[in-house]
Amino acid sequence: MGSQMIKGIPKRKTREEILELSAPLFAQYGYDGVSMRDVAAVAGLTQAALYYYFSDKDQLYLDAVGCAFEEKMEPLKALFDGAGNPWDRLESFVFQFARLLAKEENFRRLIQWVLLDSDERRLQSLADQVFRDLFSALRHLAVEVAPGHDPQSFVISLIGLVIYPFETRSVRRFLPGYQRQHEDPEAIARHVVGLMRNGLGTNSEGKSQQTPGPGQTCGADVSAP
Amino acid sequence: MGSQMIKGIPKRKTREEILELSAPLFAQYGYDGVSMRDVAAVAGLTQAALYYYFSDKDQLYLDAVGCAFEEKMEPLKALFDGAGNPWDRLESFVFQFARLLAKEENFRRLIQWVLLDSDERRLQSLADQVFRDLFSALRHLAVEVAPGHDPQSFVISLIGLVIYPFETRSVRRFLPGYQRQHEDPEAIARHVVGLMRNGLGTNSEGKSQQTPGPGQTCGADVSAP
DNA sequence: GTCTATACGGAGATAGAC
DNA sequence: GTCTATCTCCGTATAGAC
Repeated sequence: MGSQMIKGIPKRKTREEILELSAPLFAQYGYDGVSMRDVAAVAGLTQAALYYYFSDKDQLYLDAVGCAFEEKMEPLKALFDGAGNPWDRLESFVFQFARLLAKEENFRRLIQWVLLDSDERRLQSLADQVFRDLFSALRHLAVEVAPGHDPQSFVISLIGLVIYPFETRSVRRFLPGYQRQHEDPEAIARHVVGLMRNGLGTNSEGKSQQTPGPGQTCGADVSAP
Repeated sequence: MGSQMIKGIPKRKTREEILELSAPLFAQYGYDGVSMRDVAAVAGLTQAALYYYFSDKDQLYLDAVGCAFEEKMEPLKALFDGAGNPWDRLESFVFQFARLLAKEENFRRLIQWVLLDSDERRLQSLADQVFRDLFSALRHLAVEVAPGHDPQSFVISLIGLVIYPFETRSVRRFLPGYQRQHEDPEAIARHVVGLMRNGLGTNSEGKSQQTPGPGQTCGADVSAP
């Protein structure tokens, strides 16, 4: 932080600030959907000025995503340090993660965009900078929690269960039976934890094959056809 | 099919054909990543000719996605007609769906793109044409299989569990512990069905809170740090 | 550091010949 | 039906003044 600002001018429209302002844009519209002019507009400077801080659009995007991820995932990392009951730590992670996804929709969308990226270099770069640590930590936790299961499948299932309700929100809004409650992070987390522990059979009546019978097939809250 | 082709010229580069050829493009690169010129190139005609069949790019995209969805989901719909054991039907769906996703990567990516679309009109249109039927059918099946549970959460979890291994494949390739086996639709389907039935406790030892102890925390196949 | 100006290609869409 | 040609606007990126 030596040669960054020459005079004492208070407007320090620094690199970091541009990243934080552009992240929501990329989250909403994706890499192709955001132009350098768009970024410049929200950052409050002209498009040409961006090239003072970033060599090209790719660099800006990569840094914005990496920065957002680091910032949002920071608090979650503490969960993996502490020892203690693995199940409890897993449960904490699920709840914290669900709350994070509910609160930071932009962050969640950024992940979605990354998963769809078809640029190999960007993908590799983001995998290294952004996903590797979290994924490894979760895998280790998985080994503790469920020693008999494949940790990879465990982790994918866990994350998928938490994320998917949010990922599908955009389209479920237009589908029958939509309720606000299905976006509640606490409810989602409880549901996921319950599913991971016991599956659908709430009380160990697993692998029963009998059908409930046609008389009670519509007992639950089916609010639309 | 009356006034479509005037002469007996065999080259019937009809509307449908353009849709089928453009779908893979949209699947790979998304709406913004595909130009009318790109579509024209794979369809074997010039960009201007596309406007004979489609009023604009939006229409082309919408029809391509709808068409692809109808085509790929057709075989799955039969599963919901037949009566019989709901669990068996659910299991069949999971296996068929997993096989479909494994075989038709383009189709899977199209779904992902739709979920990220930020155009309200497109979203609404696709929800109506594309997702509504399948979603309703699954919800009815959910009510039969697990009368005590919320069908909406049930369905989201089920689909998420099946789809997420495929959605994350692009980035998991670069992560430690990646194995081909994790993309096998049969393995994924078995895993999902098992999870839905019993959770992680394979034999009804649910909600046990004891830790496995530090001695065996690394017993599984951790192939990388 | 940030600006204005501009280069240059590619985007969607249309006009009109054949 | 499909073409060529073209319009207009927007994309990334650079040059050079201040």
